[in-house]
Amino acid sequence: MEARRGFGIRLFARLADHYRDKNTRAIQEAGFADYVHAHTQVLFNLEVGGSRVTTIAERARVTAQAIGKQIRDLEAKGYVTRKRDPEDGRAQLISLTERGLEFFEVACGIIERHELEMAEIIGPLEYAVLRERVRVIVQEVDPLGF
Amino acid sequence: MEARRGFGIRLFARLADHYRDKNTRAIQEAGFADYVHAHTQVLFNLEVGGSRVTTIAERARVTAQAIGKQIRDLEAKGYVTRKRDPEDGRAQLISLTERGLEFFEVACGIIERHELEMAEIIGPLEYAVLRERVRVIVQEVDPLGF
DNA sequence: CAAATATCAGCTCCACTGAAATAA
DNA sequence: CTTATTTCAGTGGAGCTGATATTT
Repeated sequence: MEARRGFGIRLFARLADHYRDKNTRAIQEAGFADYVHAHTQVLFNLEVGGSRVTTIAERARVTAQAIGKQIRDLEAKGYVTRKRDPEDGRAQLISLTERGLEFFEVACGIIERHELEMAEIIGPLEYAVLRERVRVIVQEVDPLGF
Repeated sequence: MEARRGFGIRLFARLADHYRDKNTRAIQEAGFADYVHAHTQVLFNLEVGGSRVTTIAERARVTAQAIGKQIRDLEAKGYVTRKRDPEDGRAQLISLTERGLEFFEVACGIIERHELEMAEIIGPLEYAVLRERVRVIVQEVDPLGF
């Protein structure tokens, strides 16, 4: 079984795991010690002007209950605020606070740094091709629809 | 924030998640309904002749306790057996049963089918290049050491 | 005695299902 | 009345830390 473990799928998983952890640590060390990975499901799925719980849940592909819990946590930590949706009294609109925006800028910077790290290993052009081809595969097998 | 979400890292994570789920479902439907994803940590990290709990844990990058739990589950389900290590009375050697071997063959076939699916989307040659470059990155940022 | 191997016990995090409250 | 949105309550899976034999 030793010899047959060179599957691409397992390599993708290891890459994703590695950078998920490295990214989380870097963000925590950059002044957001109360951040945990599950928060990204909310923080990276907000539309400008605010998003509903159900919308965020669809984008993150988890239940509204799971997202609701993360939102309550993020609100307590000061990353997001909620206001009633003026067009629908049942719904809420979740959006970033000042601190949430600071987080987003820092997090994007860290991710870009990690992208650069990968690009330097195999070459910038090669990395651009790699990313584009992965994008094509993902778009084909698991499109987001928004 | 909409425009900045095209990070390669997030694409890798989505690809890994998609095939993790698809793979799990396919295996369950292929006659291993009691299989869950966490089992791969054991089942794909066994050396021929049997592996110790601690060795499997190192390869899977989780604690020996977590692996021990999965092993007990897998033993109850008939995928692995344990025997005392003749060279060290403290240790055990975990290896696949008949059913475990059947699982392994089926699982590898399914993974290969999924690899082919990706290869057909971007082209076989392109996929081979993609996989090799991901392998190089993984090897550089997170080598396994075995 | 110190180190290694495995297990026992308890805990946290995260996501799930089902049910309820509120509003459209 | 039915449907949509969110929340409340309970559950289970998976991995962690700390403590405990047992053997080297």
